[in-house]
Amino acid sequence: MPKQTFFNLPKQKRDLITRLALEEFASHDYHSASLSKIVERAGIAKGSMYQYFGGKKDLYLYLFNLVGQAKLSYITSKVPDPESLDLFSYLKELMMASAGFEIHHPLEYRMGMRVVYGDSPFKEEERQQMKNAVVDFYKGLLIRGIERGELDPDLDVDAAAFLLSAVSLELGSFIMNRLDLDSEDLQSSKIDWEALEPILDTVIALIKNGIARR
Amino acid sequence: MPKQTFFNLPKQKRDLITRLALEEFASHDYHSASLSKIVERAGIAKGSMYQYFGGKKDLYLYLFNLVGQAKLSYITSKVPDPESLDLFSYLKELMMASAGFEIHHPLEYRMGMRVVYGDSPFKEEERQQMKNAVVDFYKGLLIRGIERGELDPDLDVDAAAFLLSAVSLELGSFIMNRLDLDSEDLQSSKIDWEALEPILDTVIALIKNGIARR
DNA sequence: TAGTCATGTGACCTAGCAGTCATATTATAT
DNA sequence: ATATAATATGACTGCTAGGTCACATGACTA
Repeated sequence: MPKQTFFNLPKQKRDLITRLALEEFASHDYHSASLSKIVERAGIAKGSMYQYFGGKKDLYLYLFNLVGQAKLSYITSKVPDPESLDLFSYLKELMMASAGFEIHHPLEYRMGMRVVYGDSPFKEEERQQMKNAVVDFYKGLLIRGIERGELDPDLDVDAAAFLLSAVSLELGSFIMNRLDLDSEDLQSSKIDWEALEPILDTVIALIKNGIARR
Repeated sequence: MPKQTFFNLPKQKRDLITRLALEEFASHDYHSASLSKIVERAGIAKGSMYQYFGGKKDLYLYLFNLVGQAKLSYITSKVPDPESLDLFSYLKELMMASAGFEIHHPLEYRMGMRVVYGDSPFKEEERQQMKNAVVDFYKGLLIRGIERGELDPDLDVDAAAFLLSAVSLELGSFIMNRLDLDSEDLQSSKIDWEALEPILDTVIALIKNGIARR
């Protein structure tokens, strides 16, 4: 947790530091990210940073929580109540929102990917737990789908949940490929929401019905 | 490329250095991996390493090529001719071999994952090209599947190829989950080939037929 | 105005890194 | 045995990093 001093800062300064730190941790692994670079860019003294945060790990965890909250609130604001939709429509909305987050919050997205994939102060075990949390979330969805009679009760829920989490993890790069963008373009965030829908329709249809000839 | 001096080394010593370097680069990102640690473990002087390799990047690229070759030769030795099988059987064999590689060559596998996901001396662009190579490979398979009448000609090949590459990227962690293993267990490589088959059957069936009720 | 507490500062510390090089050792050839 | 070339060595350089601290500056109270 940051120290009180950090929260006493004028919002503008706080936000600047947060943004620059996020940029650094979005662009480099935990070990490679540099506090010295951050303070230099922010135009503040190294010592000041240690008035705000306990250290590198403290800053990292603060950003990690920020990213988690940002994603959660973005998703919940975009995705309707799961009870009001059939499973696959809900999945589509969910993944669209997820893709939207990647596009409209590229820094947060890139840092999130590094938490899962790159070096981080988290132990391998904790990292695995995060991935499992995603898989478990999808498992819950699928189980409810079965209970509501939308899915075959004999469906291998674990395998299907794995499939969904694998797709959602890589979805971002597929969308960027298909819209012919790279990470740089994300900043300008002039990607329209409508372009996402047909892509998600296609992907969800594949997950739903498979690749094989019907 | 390593220098001639490296290849003049007695095989035993060469292999030791290679193995220790691979362990280091499998356990840490490019920036965090340490030549000093490698030479210390190998019991040789720092200067010797620079008699063998031009520098850190040279060593890294050497290992990268080794991993690529190891994977390629492993896969081609296990997977039969694509013409002799229907598409989904071939996919199954391919992914089984891929999983087998992960299990029997864990160091090479882990380093490979870091090349794609972690920091590396490759530019973002080159990294993307590697991922694309995988997607393109699957695209080729799918197109041939269509030509042979195994797949619907209206299939969205790009999306399907993305699905396959997403699954194959994450397959390793799913298998480890399902067999209740972690990275450590891989070393002991007493995982039997037979255990893989039912898992792959399940996954391929999902890809083939989808999640939905039929 | 004097005093107190919160905040800001950057020189400084220790540690680890990649990479260098003069020198020592070993192997090979004559 | 001698000369020559190949290989091995580790102290050393230069750099960057995270983290510390005595001190400076500002703000608020009495």
